[in-house]
Order: sequence, then structure tokens, then C-alpha cells
Amino acid sequence: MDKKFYITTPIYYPSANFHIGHCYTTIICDAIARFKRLEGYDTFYLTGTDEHGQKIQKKAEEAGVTPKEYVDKIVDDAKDLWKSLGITYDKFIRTTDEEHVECVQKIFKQLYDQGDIYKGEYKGLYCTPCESFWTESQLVEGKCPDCGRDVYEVTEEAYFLKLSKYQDKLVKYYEEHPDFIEPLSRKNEMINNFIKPGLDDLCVSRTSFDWGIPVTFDDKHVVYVWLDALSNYISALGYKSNDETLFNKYWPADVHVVGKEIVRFHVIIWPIMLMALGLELPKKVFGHGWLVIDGGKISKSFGNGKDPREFIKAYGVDAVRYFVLREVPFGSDGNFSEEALINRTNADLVNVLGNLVNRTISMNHKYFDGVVLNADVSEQLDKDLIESTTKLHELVIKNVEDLKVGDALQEIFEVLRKANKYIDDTTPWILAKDETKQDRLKTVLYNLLETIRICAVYLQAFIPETAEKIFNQLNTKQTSFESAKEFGLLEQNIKLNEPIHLFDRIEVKE
RNA sequence: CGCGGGAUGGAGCAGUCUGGUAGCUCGUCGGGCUCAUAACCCGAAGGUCGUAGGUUCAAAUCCUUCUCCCGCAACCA
Repeated sequence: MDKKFYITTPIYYPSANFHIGHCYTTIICDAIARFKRLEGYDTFYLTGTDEHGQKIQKKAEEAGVTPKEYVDKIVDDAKDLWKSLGITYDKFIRTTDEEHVECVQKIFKQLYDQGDIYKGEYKGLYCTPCESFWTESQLVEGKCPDCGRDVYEVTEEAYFLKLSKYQDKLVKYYEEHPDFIEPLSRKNEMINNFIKPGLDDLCVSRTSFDWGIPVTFDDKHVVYVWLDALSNYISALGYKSNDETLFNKYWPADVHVVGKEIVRFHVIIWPIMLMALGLELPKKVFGHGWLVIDGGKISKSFGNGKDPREFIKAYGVDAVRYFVLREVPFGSDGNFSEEALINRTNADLVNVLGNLVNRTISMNHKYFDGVVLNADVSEQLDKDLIESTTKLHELVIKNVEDLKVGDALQEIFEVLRKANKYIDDTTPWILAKDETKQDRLKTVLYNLLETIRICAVYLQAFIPETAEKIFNQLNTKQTSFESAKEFGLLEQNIKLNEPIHLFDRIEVKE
């Protein structure tokens, strides 16, 4: 029986092209998904786009195209971006996919039939020219925050989801599953802010615009965005379709990775929807922090929404992947800037990893014509390096398990630093000059090559292109996850390929 | 008192639960080495751990006060 792993990103809102923040979430999930595959899990990695809603409708009107044409263009661009970042999603779901639309309609109907959705009245403050509802607190001096005009109290019929009915059950679920919401601080926020004061039933339909999924039995209404969007996690697996094979295999999700701003929807509305449908709840919702620029959010209006492909082009895909994976601590925000990206790349990828691989392989070529040899002449010194390298196995697994990808990378680089130190401690260039030390030299270089190989096995998940380059230079077939458990599996008597820089130093122009 | 998080050498963070010499990466300065991409290795300088009080033999850590920053509450990854 295969171990399975189902991981999702949020489905992003394609009102504009994606920025580095979207990349962050998607790269994290990709690294975890790759790692799980490497570990031998039958993995399903889902991402996609949430394409309905008034904002898209408006954007499309402004652009003079249909909403579908508008989102098609952005989706094409997104897929190109994911490709350039090496994202290995198993499915890209769009909420305009026919399968998804039908699934949502069936869900809505079922919840209505069983009484969890009911028809009621929605009272709100409405701005007619903007076609928008606002809450009291959103108003600016009592006027519409968008256009500054008066708002009117309007009543319209709407469907509601009975959140209140499931409140106690939800709290009980939290208590019985302490790992459901991560990081923990988000959980307290949710309980104190929303659940303790009592959940209001949620308005789940709209009549004020029509770019959405129609309610089958009442076509004035379209389905509220979050009910539509959240369903993607099961509609993508074929829930309520003719073929539920994937759904049966992968659901419940092992983790929904989401930005901290939408944790609320994933830990309140989504679980309640699932309870109402009689389905299992996801095992974990992880609310990650943001990449911020000078302490502020990334957004187009901020003028910092530079196309991430420019960074990839300039510094390489793995520099970008490494940076975002490494820079943001578990659960909190990390700072993004081109300068930080350059520093990180030079300090870790060039100086520690690149230089280690280059100097080791160069020496092996210089001293042994590139042939991998090991004469087993060990010294006490070797032990520390070998132990650290071997211990990596459980450390990396544990950190990825806990979604601490930055820490996992830190552990790997810790070992690479040790390897650099090992070179200085063993001074191979001095051994090389002594005829009687040739066997010792073989062992020293073997230990280094083997350390590099094992680190590269893990790095496949995070910086796959680089790991591949390392394997090529090592000319090894020992690249499996299992092969990293044991020190000494690098094939002897094989010939290394020529040393090539993994990363070129980024010179900062004045 | 709406709720939550944070404040630790120049920068970014760990340490706080379970009190006992303040740690890591980057940066700066000095030295070493020459296999390597001005890299690598060693050493040093630099911190009254936001403020004020309390508990204790002992507080970054526990308790209380205040200040400042951020997030959520409202469809931003």
C-alpha cells in the first residue's frame, strides 16, 4: 500500500499577473511536494486560479474583453511562470473548468436540500454606481470608500450557509486536532475573533453581478466566491463527478498551504462546508507569512510587483527558489529585495555550495585524474563530518514534516560548511605532495565527494536544477532518497566530469 | 482595555515553554591558507536582550506596568 500525500496552494485570484509573493507560496509547496515524492509518497500537488467575482468582471470590462478572455490570458501567463520556476504541480484547476462548476452546483444543491443552506434576506449598505456592498466600518466618513458617494441601505434576497449550526463541532475539532491550524498563533486569533463572539450565518450567493457559478435552481443568483473557491480542493479530485478515483485516493488533504490573510476561510468556512457534506477535514492548514518589501506588502500599486521572471533570468531559477525557501522563517514574514537575493545567493549558493563542489572536484581531477577512490585511511577528524552528514536524514525529514523548509535547508548548509572546514583541516594540497599520504588523500576526497552527493540528494527537492548539475559532475547514479541514508555509497573507480561553476558570483554594479 | 504576534551587537534571526557563562548567518576589522568563484579557514571588535518595577541565590527567560511596530476584524500570496 502506497503512502499518499496531498498538498495544495490557494487558488490565486487572476485579476493581474502574479508577483513574487505568489511564487513564494507555490515554491514552498513545490519543494514539499518534491520532497514527499522523493521520500516515496504517492503525491498530488494542486494549484490553480479562482476566476469568478465582481472584481474580475470589472477588470475585464475595463480591458474591453469578456471575463473569460481576461482570465485566460493571465492563466497562460501563470502557467508560463510556474514552468520557469520548475513547479511540478499535478493539476492546475480553474474555477471556470466545467467539472468544477458542476461540482459546486451539486454541492450547493445538496446543502440546500438538506437544509444547511437557506434563503433569507441580506441587508447591507450599497453604493449604486460602484455596485458594491460595504460594511459600516468600511465606510469613509459615512460614504463609499471607492467613490465617496452616498450609500443606501438595501435589502436583497440571498442564500445563507448555517455556520452557527456547526460552531460547537468546529471548536471540538480544533481541540481534538491541535495541529490543525499552524502556526498556533493563528488558531488563537481565529477562536477569539470569530468563534467566541459566535459565528453568523454566511451569505453564500450574490445577485449584484453574474460572473460566477449560477445557482441551478434559482438563476438570479451566483455562488459566493469562497464557497466556489474552497470547493476546488475536492472538485479537482473529481468529487461528485463520474470518476471519484482520485478523490477516494487523496482526500483528505494533508496540508492546505495558504497566506495568513485567508487562514480564516480555510479553518472556519471550509471545515464547516466539509462537515455539512459529511466529508473528512484536511489534516492541516498552514498559514504562512509574507514576503514583504521594506516592511510593506507586495502589490502592484506599491510599484514593487516586478515580474519574477526578470529575477530568474538574471540570477537563475534556483537562486530565486533558494531565496524564498530560505528567507522566510516558519510562520512569520521575510523581507524581499533584489539586494537580499544577491547577498543570499553569493553567501550560500556561490561561496558555500558552489565553491565546495568546485574545489573538491578540481582537486580530484588534479590529484587522481578525476577517478573516485577510497583507501579507507580514516582519522578521528572524519567522524564528525560523516556523522553530521548521516544525521541529516532524520533532521531534514523532520523539518519538512513540520513545514520548516528554511530550517531543512539550513541543516544541509550547515553540513556543507563543515565540509569546507574539513578541507582546511585535512589540507589535501599538502597530502598531495607527500608520496606516503596518497591513500589518506583518497579517503579525504572520497569523504568530501560523498558528503556532497548526500547533500545533493536532499537538495533535489529545493533546488532541483542545481542538484542535477551536481550529480552530473559526480557522474553518480546514487541519487535516490534511500541512498542518502548511508555514507559510502558513491561508486568507486568512476570518473568525475569536469568541474563547472554551479553558480556564478553576482557582481553588484555601482 | 477588540483579538493575536513582535521588540535580542550594524542587518536578519535563534534562545523564552523546562530561569543558571547570550548563540547563528550576513556585514566590519585582523590573521592564515593556496585546492577553489577576492573563495575557504581562524581570531577580534560590537549587545545594560524595548521601558519601568517585582519574584529569585540567579531573569532575555517567570509576574506586573508602559512604549513602539506589525497583522486580523474588511475577497491582498
